[in-house]
Order: sequence, then structure tokens, then C-alpha cells
Amino acid sequence: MGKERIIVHVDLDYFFAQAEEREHPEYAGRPIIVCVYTDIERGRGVVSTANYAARAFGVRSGMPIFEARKLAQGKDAIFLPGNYELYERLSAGIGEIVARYGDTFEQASIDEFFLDLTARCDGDYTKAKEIAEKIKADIFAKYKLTCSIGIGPNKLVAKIASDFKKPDGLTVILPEKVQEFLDPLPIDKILGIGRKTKEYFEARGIKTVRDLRETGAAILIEEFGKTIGNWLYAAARGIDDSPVGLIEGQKQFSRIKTLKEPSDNLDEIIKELDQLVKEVIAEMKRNEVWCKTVGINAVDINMRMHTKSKTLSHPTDEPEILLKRIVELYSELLDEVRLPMRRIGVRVENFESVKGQRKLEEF
DNA sequence: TCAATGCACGC
DNA sequence: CCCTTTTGCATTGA
Repeated sequence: MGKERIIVHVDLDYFFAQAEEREHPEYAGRPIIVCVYTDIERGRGVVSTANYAARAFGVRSGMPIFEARKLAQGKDAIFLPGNYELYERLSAGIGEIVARYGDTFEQASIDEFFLDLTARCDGDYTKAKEIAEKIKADIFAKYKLTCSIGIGPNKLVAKIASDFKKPDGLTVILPEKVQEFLDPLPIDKILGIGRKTKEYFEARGIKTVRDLRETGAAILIEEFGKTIGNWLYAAARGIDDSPVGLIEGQKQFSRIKTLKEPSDNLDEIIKELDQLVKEVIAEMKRNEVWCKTVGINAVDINMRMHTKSKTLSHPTDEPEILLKRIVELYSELLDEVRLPMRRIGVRVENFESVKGQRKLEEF
């Protein structure tokens, strides 16, 4: 009785930059750097994705654009703003291809997909590998894009495996090889271990998954709480029972904007808020929901993030009501934090479906 | 239950 | 030449 699953993780290689290579054959061979611009004239912002030609001289995701420009000096590099409509369109088409091959499908992000092949392959990893090869061939035939695929007994292992050989890789980790595969890897390969957690462990001499495995469950729970502690304990052992499957509707929408110049003037801020509120309301309308909670997030000139939120007595998607609340929250914030704000944002959450609302009214 | 905060994450 | 954006989750404290 096969209790063992076979899970596939498909990761599109340097996706945004590869999509641009595909759209612009004339850029062939040149370094491509896709950016998130906050001020396109002054060239402010960060690097979103760079192709391998750009990575070769040190350009990385999240790097300020001016830094990337320094590294790219004399390298004939191309800097582009993101064309998200293009990426969404490609992503949707590729998702369709991937989904066809499995029993259960999950789009984890714009460039990542999970597939459950348990029933389709009946425990046979050779079959799973053949399917993965077909997925790669199909995606390349239709879109001329490469991806890296990982196969393992669960999502955790499949995702780490897809990252193991890039670009255009295919890595299969048999169940009996999982521990051997994970043990020497740095702990931040594990989903959920980021900069802070890595620092915490490194200060204690814990660098690899093997080191982490030797840390007792009690200590992990003590330090990180029940949920994350238990997850880390299991993950170090290659254990992950999370199912591949549909993700429920979104729970929040937010929009943030970096101001041209930091400001602590409420009127100036209100001018910008108007547009942001419009955008989150448009998202609510698309999803046919009303929000019960409205909030703000702002980053001050010292790069400290501040948040405030207010739960309303009735769910709504009315611009006037939302904007009024948001202005109140900003007014309070500026009173408390007497610093100019560099970024300002709005957030809506705690949704109720409009349909559900109609239903309630029928009672 | 609500509000604030922090971490992760990947583009 | 400083340092984006979006969402989700967990924790904590009232």
C-alpha cells in the first residue's frame, strides 16, 4: 500500500529576465537586469531578476539599481522595468501545461508549480522522471523557456531538489536518499529559514541540516514556538505532510508607494493615498469581497516600518469610508511617529464575500 | 477578538 | 546614488 507520495516542483529559471530574452531575441547574449523602479528618471529602485550573464559579474535580486549599474559598467547590460502582464500570461500558459501531467496541481507563485504524481506513477520514480522530462520539453517547445525540476517524496524535498541544479536542471531524490541529500545543505535551504533565523542558528554553530537535526525538539519549540519549532524539527528530517492543492482566496490586499521625497505632511500624503485606495478597492471588486479591517503601513526615513489597523463595524468596499479611516490612521501615526515617511501604504483584510453578504441579508 | 509587530520570501 | 513590493503567518499582549 503506497503511502509514499511523489511530488514534483517546477521552477522557471531566472523567470522575468528569461521572459525578456524571449521577447527580445536582439538582446541575445547580453546581460539583462529586470528592475523594480520607484523613480525611473533618477534610476532609483532595486533589481528584481537578472539573467546569468548579469549574475556572472555579481548582480543579484534585491540589489539597489545604482549598485548593479556600477557592476555592469562597460558590460553592455540592459536594464528593463518589469513587464508583469507578459510574465502573468506566460505563467498561466505554463501552469496549464504542468497541470495536465498530474493528479493535483498547485501554483505556488508566478514562477513555481507543484504537482502530485502519486497516483499517476504508483511509487515509480523512473516514471516520474520521464514525466518531468516531458514537462520540460513541452514548456520549451511552446514557450522557449527553460525550467528546473525537483522530484521527491514531499513538497519540502521537491523544492530543495529543484534548486539543486540550475538552470535547466532535473534532480530526483529517492525517499531512501532524502537524509543523505539534505544533511550537508545549509539550513537556509529549508523553507521558513531566512536571514534572521539563519543568524540565530549560525551564532550557535548550527550551519547544516545535519547540525539542525541534532537540535532537540524542545529547544526548537522553546525558541520558535510550537508551529515553527515542530516544522523545523520535521523539515530537518525531510518530513513534510503538507498536501499539494488549491490555495484559498486571498486574505488581504495592499498597495505601497515610495514617495519622491519623504513627507510628514498629511495633506501631501492624502493626495497619494487616493490612488492606492482606488487600487485595493479594484482588487476587492475583482474578487467580489468587502473588507472588515482597513490598515496602513508606512516606512519612515529611518527605514522603520509602522502599521496601524482598524476593524469596522460593517464590511464595505466604499471609497469614502475607507479613505476616511485611512486618513485617521495616518493622522494618528504622524502624531506618534514624528518623522517624515518614505513609503506609505494601505491594506484591506478580513474579507467577507459579497455573495455571502447577500445571503445574510436574505435571513 | 483586535491590534501591533516581526519574519519569511521571491520577484 | 541608499535600501521595492506583496502576502501570509505566527506571536504577543490587551
